Amino acid sequence: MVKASIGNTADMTTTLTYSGGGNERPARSTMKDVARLAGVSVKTVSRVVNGEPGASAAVRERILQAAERLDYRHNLGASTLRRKGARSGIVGALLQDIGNSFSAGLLRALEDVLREDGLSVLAASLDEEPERERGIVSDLVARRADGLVLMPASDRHEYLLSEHRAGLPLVFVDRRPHGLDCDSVTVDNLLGAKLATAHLIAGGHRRVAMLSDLQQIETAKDRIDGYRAALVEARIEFDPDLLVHSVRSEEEATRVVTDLLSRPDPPTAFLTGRNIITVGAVRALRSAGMIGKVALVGYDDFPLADLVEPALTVIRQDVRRIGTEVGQILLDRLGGDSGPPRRVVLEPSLVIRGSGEIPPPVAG
Amino acid sequence: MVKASIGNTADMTTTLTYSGGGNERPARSTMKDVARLAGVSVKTVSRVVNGEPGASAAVRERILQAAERLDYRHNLGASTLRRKGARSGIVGALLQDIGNSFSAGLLRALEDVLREDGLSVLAASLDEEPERERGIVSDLVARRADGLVLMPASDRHEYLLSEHRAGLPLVFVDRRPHGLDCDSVTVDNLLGAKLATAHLIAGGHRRVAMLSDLQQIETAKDRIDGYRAALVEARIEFDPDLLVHSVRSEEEATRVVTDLLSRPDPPTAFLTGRNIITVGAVRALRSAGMIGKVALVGYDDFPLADLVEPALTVIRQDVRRIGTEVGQILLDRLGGDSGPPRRVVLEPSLVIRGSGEIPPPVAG
DNA sequence: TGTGTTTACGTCAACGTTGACGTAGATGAG
DNA sequence: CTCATCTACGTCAACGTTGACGTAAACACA
Repeated sequence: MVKASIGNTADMTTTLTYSGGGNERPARSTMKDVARLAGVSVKTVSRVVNGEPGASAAVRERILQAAERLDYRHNLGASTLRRKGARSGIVGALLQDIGNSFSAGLLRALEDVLREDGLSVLAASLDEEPERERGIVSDLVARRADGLVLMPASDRHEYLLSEHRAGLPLVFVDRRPHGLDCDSVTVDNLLGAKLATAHLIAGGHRRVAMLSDLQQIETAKDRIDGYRAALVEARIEFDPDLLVHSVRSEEEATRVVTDLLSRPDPPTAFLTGRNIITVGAVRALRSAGMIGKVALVGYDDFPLADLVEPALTVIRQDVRRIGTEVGQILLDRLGGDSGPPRRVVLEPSLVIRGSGEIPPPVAG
Repeated sequence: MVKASIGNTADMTTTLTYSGGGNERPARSTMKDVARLAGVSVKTVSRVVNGEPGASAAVRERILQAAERLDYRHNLGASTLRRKGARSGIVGALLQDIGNSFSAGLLRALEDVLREDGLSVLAASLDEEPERERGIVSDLVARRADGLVLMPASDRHEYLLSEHRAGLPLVFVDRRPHGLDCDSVTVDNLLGAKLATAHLIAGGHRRVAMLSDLQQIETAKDRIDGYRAALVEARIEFDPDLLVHSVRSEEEATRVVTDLLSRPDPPTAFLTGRNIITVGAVRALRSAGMIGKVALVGYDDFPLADLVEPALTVIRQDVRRIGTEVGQILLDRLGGDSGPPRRVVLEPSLVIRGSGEIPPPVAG
């Protein structure tokens, strides 16, 4: 493989297509144009546009009118380039999938905090693809983003060391950084899964199955650890058949649950490691006619979990809180806080709604 | 009120806070630094960084090493400024609320289409606040965004005329532009609501209530029109008591439904004009013990609507499709398409799941 | 009235990059 | 060997804006 160039690679076809396409975007007028029309110097226009003092009311008015006539718009790029320590005003948010409620909720909370400081969010979905992560990070660095929020798809993060050293505020969310010491806001996934499993065991269950996502995903791994820790504490022997990982879709979850239920010694309770797995599991219980007969705790909460039949007992992560926390750290860093990395770990909670309190069948 | 300045207003406090804060972000190294270290001119560095020809292998290697040593990163801002018709690579997406499944799903689909062309999405929630819309649009214009996707909070859009004339690709989503002739992708809300209402009427209902959002929101208005059109077609007299608008929250929806059900001549079916209203309504039916006794059609579909008890009959809008369509138009425009505005209107569909097929009680 | 200060401008250079163009040396054709 | 051509660079200016600094006129004050 050829060593990649650092910036954007020259692309000949673009030029061709563009000139072929026809309507180039007409050039925006600049301060120079406004200055000419108003009969003043560019610098004076700059002053008026920026609301700085040093312009008489008359000149000010002339300039504003000229600007309006010419549809003048301030060019933030040029301004940022010229100004000393100017910020770009952009924060990158690289999340798992902007379309799912967890990422979307987080993004929303983050946006609210950052808006206070006039920062905009450039959002991207990584879909667990490490290469996309690298590409987008590189783009954001080239854009001189003021900060980065990362729910990493990659598992090693040394490549960010130089950016972090260069002073780029970097906050990991939901997953911890590896090979890099920076701020992070995570949820104690081990604790959550342990809570859930212990709750089921306390309800009398001995055969609790767990369905989980790709093991390479840190949160998935932590949840599995929590599940196993609860079994150990309850002195229940771990049955490898009851732990299914790499469940990636709703359909797969349905199949797995259906399969498990048809085994000779089926589980009497399920812990589902992710929303789409929970949904797939509920579907399986429905079609197997096992609603109300098999217990289920989902990880994590979602909008209508209380309206589903049965109402779902879940482990809840406070998305809003996570996003707010991330935003706050970012603002602090931008404000000059150069203290040691903060590692915020939030505790998830168990929300009891019914599905997790179904008792095991009377022993046979 | 003082006439606002055009660009960013000078903010003295920022400067103070910043210098007080301590660690200014250390300056990134530039091509000049790399050039010095490699013993070549800046222009040659530029060539190598951009993968252009005109540099010997030896020089190329020296430059790349120097760049690495100095943690050099291409400055896209400066590059864009200098290049001729260069694009900023940013598209603004101003949606209602990035946290809700409709906006989030749309954003996700849009992102996928735009990524193909190397465009990034700057996302923002408007929360039905026209002023915020203006502010963010102005910011994006100053950033020289390559395009704008707008689910407007404002009801007049003349203020965008100049930007549109200046060649800024502009696509309205979900709501039509007013006072501006530009591309849009909307859903036929009137048709959707009519379908829903007609479906309930066909099931034997004569007293169908509708709960709707703020009347100033276009989609809400259209849905009300659809509801009324269906009544007219069925020759059912419109009862103003059965139409409640400006229902803004889940709790409010619950209260309204509860209240309607306690009236002397209660509705036997409900059409809920928005997701949170649907959820609130289901809650009301639950606590009133009317599940399975009162019919309900929701507008629109959401992730778990089929798992709720009763499974919800809904009007579905294909979010993914909407987002893709918007993205495609944007790409076409960026590719030079200067044809007349496109007005894509998608048809929603009725998804039958049970709640909408509950018959009215036998007449008393 | 003279002198210092303020106000309202203007000039110039620089931010980091790249297009246009120049040039010295290498290469090739005849 | 000559002259045209090509290659690998370099120089310069410009993109749109703003900081630093200059200056002429107005103003303040003793």
